[in-house]
Amino acid sequence: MTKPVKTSRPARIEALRLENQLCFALYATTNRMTRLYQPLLAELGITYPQYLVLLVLWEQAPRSVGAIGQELDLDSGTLTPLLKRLETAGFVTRIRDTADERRVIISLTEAGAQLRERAAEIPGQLACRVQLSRAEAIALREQLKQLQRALAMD
Amino acid sequence: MTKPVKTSRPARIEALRLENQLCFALYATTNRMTRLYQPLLAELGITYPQYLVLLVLWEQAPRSVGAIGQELDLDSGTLTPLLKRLETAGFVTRIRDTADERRVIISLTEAGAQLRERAAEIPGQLACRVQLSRAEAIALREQLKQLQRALAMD
DNA sequence: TGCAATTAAATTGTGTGCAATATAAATTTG
DNA sequence: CAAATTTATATTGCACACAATTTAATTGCA
Repeated sequence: MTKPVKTSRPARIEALRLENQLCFALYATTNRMTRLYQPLLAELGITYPQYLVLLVLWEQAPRSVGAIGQELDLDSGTLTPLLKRLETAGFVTRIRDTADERRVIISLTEAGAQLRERAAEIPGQLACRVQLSRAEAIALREQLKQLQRALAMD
Repeated sequence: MTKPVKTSRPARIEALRLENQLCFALYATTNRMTRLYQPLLAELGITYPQYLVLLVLWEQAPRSVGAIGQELDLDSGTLTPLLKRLETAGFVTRIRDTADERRVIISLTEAGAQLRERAAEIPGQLACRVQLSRAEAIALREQLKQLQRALAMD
């Protein structure tokens, strides 16, 4: 935690201007990005957060609900109903761990695994819309990760 | 729109890795930022999207629902119920425009205007958590705005 | 061993986001 | 000037996010 910075009243009012808010830039850009994904993911029958869960599972499955939540920084209040919808859609299974009955293990079904091939086309389709060079996009992504770490709760 | 880039299958699979996704970096960082705001805004009795609406109104009020939506990139499906909650909380009024009965004009109440003074402390409190220099924060913000514009629907 | 503390997931309740649709008022046009 | 079109907001329905709480299982420790 850095030392608190004393600011004048005009400076504090200036900081409240929408265009000066880093947080609003994040918020609005994320909303737009998600809206852009929506029609592409709708063809696969999933939403953006469901896509994120599948990205995690395509890298490694099966995984517990908690392990998925750790990767995505989401809690069971968000994940439990989302995973039930993915189960209903036939992309994952939810089975309680016999070794530790508190855990629920999420696995990919055949359909869930196969969806990966179709999803592989999506990043390229979106890259066209991002008017950044590959290097710029990577730099931005790494800055965001750094900010995300700085915002970690402790 | 830039030209489509042909990619190999391994490259497409690599692009699906969570850690390579700019979009997930945006998503996760925004969620964290909002969580960080939450306890500060709760003291004022508002949520983060409600805070954004008030930021817009503190710069200029009264404004129509549509004008607020244009600033925040939100539609009436999001704003109408949110504004009703701000009205119930006593921070704004919602009055149909007599000159154009389609429009609803949102104004600040005395309580809504006064909330600005207390809110003015918030950006400084959050700046402490963001481990970026002022220049870095501004650079990141401007890159995000550029990306946001690139993602504009047409 | 026995029980308090911890952990994992589910549940409850509130507030967004947004697509799709509905409603009503204003504007355009033939 | 009346019908078709457009515009502004509201409504409906669905899927998140997340705080707070609950439930059940495991771990720690006296």
